[in-house]
Amino acid sequence: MSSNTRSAGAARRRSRAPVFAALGDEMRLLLVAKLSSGQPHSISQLTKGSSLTRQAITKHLRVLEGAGIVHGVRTGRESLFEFDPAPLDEIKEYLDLVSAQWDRALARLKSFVED
Amino acid sequence: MSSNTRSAGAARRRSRAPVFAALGDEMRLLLVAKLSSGQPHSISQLTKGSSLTRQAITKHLRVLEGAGIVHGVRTGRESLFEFDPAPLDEIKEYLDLVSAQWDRALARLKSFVED
DNA sequence: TTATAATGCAACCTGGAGGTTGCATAACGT
DNA sequence: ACGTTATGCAACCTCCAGGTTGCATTATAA
Repeated sequence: MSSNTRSAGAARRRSRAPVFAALGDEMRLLLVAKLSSGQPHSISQLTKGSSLTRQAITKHLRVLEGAGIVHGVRTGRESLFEFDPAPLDEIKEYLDLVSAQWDRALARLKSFVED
Repeated sequence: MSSNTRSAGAARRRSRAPVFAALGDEMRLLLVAKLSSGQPHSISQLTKGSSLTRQAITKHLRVLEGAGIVHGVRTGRESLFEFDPAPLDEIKEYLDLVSAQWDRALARLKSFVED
């Protein structure tokens, strides 16, 4: 099951800046790393080992959730957060577009020089 | 010339959060879009059509430059900014790692359920 | 049923991001 | 030589991101 399978395909034209912004923080990247490794984690679990407060972690999780990168469900007395891959696939797709554009530009430049 | 050719390969282990952060702004994404289309642009050119001030644009360019996404060279009385693809390739690579990790997790879950 | 664990909510603090304005300076075109 | 263009620098302003602490609330374990 490669990332193609998940079809970031539809290419929603909403802006991707919020997703990038959500990933623009070391701690949040750490959280993403933990959650993308499989099992959902509770806030307490995610807080353990971190130097930050539980509330700080909570806020980071809300930011990630706001960007759609993660979602949490209240289960009993704890709320479990799970990774959601779609937004990351979308920005990867976006980065590919930028790359492609740049490569085409270079190709044009090259053929012009060779002319 | 695909993005592989540019070898994000070396995979410097410095954190990618700053790069994501630099892309976490609509205006900066716009600048990246313009610059990745080929020709270097001067600050004035980039300011034209924008509702922001020249200094605001300048600050955004400095942020992008700080993340290595762009670099500017003073040429005569103007400083030309040009796109630099390496950082974007690096974070793309990073996103692939996260995706792969997630996919493996799902695969394990699946085989466990089928067991 | 009682103590404890896991969160939610809200008020508060601080630093830096994102913008603006004003002034100084270097390069160009004529 | 002069007016104009393209920038750089710096001071200043406002607002929000990131963190903390304190208190209330809901599940659980014993």
